Amino acid sequence: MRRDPFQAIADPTRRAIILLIAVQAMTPNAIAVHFDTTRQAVSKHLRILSECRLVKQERSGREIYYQLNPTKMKEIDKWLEQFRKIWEDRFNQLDNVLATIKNNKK
Amino acid sequence: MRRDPFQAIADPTRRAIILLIAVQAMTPNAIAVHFDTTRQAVSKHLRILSECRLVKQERSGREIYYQLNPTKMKEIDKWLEQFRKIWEDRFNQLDNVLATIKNNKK
DNA sequence: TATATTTGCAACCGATTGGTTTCATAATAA
DNA sequence: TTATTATGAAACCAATCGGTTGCAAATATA
Repeated sequence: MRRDPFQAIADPTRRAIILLIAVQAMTPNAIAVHFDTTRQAVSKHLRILSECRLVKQERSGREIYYQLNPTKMKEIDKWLEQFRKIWEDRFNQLDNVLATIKNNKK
Repeated sequence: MRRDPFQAIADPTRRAIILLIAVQAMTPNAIAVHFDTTRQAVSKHLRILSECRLVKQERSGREIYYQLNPTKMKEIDKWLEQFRKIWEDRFNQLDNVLATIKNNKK
């Protein structure tokens, strides 16, 4: 079973959950009321997010508060980092790569 | 069928393809030799990436060159942007959210 | 104690995914 | 013209996904 942050944020519901608990830690029940789905489905999403270490849990009696793990979110950002140069600095050069290849063949 | 950049980068092979063609535009055959899979499977990935507008195509005779569309990559970055403040500025504050909630209940 | 609440987990289900093989089409080369 | 090459598309398949219902365990409340 593949468990990485990229797969975790692929689902729109999970992205919404991440956004919710980024503001403040919440319990599964509190999260579930924001979605048109069952509490168990939300719990499944939280489990996946936990396995990817994108969220942290903290128990308080029978309630479990889930909150975002910003450090792990940074990993996705790190992957994007390698492209930042392309879309910022070398934007025009990249557009010419194809033309360059075609010219080399002549 | 959901087609968005988040789902597109969820697959590790597609992320590798993106990285490859970010350096220079390539044909499906040229891309496929880098992977332990068939040319057709790579073509399927390229189709998904195309549908998400993450890659651009340019035909040259019977060859089709695929290259990265940096603008669309930026959209993923835009979503991450909202969390950047959290993991940079408010890192310690966020860690205290749970404690705050628990204190409010007293 | 008896009951209600919060939660995770297992079993199941239809849809989607990523892969394969096979085939059709278009462009190049012999 | 006749091969060969490059590519996309279709049909199929096992595995995974996101959802459901039902249940058990632990904590809180009457």
